[in-house]
Amino acid sequence: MKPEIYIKDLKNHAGETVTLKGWLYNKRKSGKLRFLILRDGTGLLQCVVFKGSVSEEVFAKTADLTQEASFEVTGTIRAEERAMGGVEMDVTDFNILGESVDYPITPKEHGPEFLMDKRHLWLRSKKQMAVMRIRHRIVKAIRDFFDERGFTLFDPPIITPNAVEGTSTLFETPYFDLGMAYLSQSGQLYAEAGAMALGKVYTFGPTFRAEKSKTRRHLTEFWMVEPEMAFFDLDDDMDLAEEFLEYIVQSVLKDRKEDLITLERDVEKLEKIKRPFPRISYDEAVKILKKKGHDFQYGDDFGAPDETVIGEDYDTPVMIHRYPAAVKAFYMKRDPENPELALAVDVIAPEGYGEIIGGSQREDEIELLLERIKEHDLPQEFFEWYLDLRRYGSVPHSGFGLGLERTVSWICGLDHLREAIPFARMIYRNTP
RNA sequence: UCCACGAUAGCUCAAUAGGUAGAGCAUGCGGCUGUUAACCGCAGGGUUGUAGGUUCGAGUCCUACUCGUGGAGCCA
Repeated sequence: MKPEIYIKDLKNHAGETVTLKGWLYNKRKSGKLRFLILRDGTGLLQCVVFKGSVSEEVFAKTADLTQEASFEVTGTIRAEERAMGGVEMDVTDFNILGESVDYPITPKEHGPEFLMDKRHLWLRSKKQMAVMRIRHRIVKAIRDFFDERGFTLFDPPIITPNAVEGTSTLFETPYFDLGMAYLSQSGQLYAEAGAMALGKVYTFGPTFRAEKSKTRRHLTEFWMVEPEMAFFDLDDDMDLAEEFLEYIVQSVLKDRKEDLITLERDVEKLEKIKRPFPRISYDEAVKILKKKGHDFQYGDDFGAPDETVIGEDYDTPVMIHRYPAAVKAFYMKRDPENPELALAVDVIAPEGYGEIIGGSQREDEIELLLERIKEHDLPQEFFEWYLDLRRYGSVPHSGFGLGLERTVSWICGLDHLREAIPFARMIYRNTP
């Protein structure tokens, strides 16, 4: 039977007698007085058990209640300054539903390996619940943003016959009589087909990278949202990315501030995420690095430490555009003013969180695209369908990809991507 | 793949110069009518990651391996 009421809704129910269901977050006792902290997924509530006001039997049962045991509890809700959340319950009745013997996560410090081994239980703790609620709010903001602007959700395949970008390593799997298939590392090429059909589309789903990356910024399975728009040039693309990030951050601030505070996030820093964001060219970014005395070779891509240095002078994300074409993907359009440069943009999050968006205007001329495919040594036969998009009514178009976990990590102020997703998949971990 | 660091009680850590492995939390028992990671008392709990070596003696020094951590590269 479902609960009649949840903790988050109790504030306006002072004086009422209610029955709640949930799990024991923690307890404290003091002789004939016991404090049970109930967790029901919406909040925490202190339930007070006086020996004098419950039966001998009920009082005895509360002694057996252990951390994370499930129980139902009946009592009167009362405003109480001393309790967290401003209300507490005077218990009159109580039943244990499911025992919990030797719960491994104690209200004390634990190391990351231990907590990741117990991830399925770690998710029950206050901060992890806050992260999951913020992740959910971000996902909703992403969907709302595109839905409100005439985009159509367009789901690309996850099983694909070849590399989209040719660079990263892919997870492979045998596929019946067709040889090896690969898990998608990006839905972008398919999104381009969608944009030619529907004008403005976005993909949103998991992607897979078999790179042997071992850093706090990498997962092998992560979620990415990729809008793709017909007739958008690079400037239009950057306008959209900027508005998009502002929308996401402000939505979280509006609805999930409580969770940000639980995470001890510096909310003021997020409040500064307002348009316009600085837009600097690759050339200007290199000058900034050199001016700050960093050893950097013109023509290289920026590494994580370079990104941090470029971003550190700004309160907002920074957009870096027009990269050397040699370090970027084959499908990016060249800058008509300098064919050595690609019409690409990376958006660097503040506070050292690094690249959260990568985008570009796409090459729309078939001859140039054919050249690029040859230069990158890609098998043309796999790209025939993609080339058709240029053969039949090609138009300028652009798009970008936003890494969901990196965005969650930045907004929550996490120090590792593994906490930004319920069950992280990393090079040395695929459990639980 | 490379670099750096780490592995001691269920968990987080300590152990001075190589000399009998300790504490807090958790667990069990007892006490307490306002606790906020409650507190107080008592108790149980260890093949110091694995294998080998040096030494009268190794948690500590040496070698190899395993596992982990985060950084480079790569990327979102």
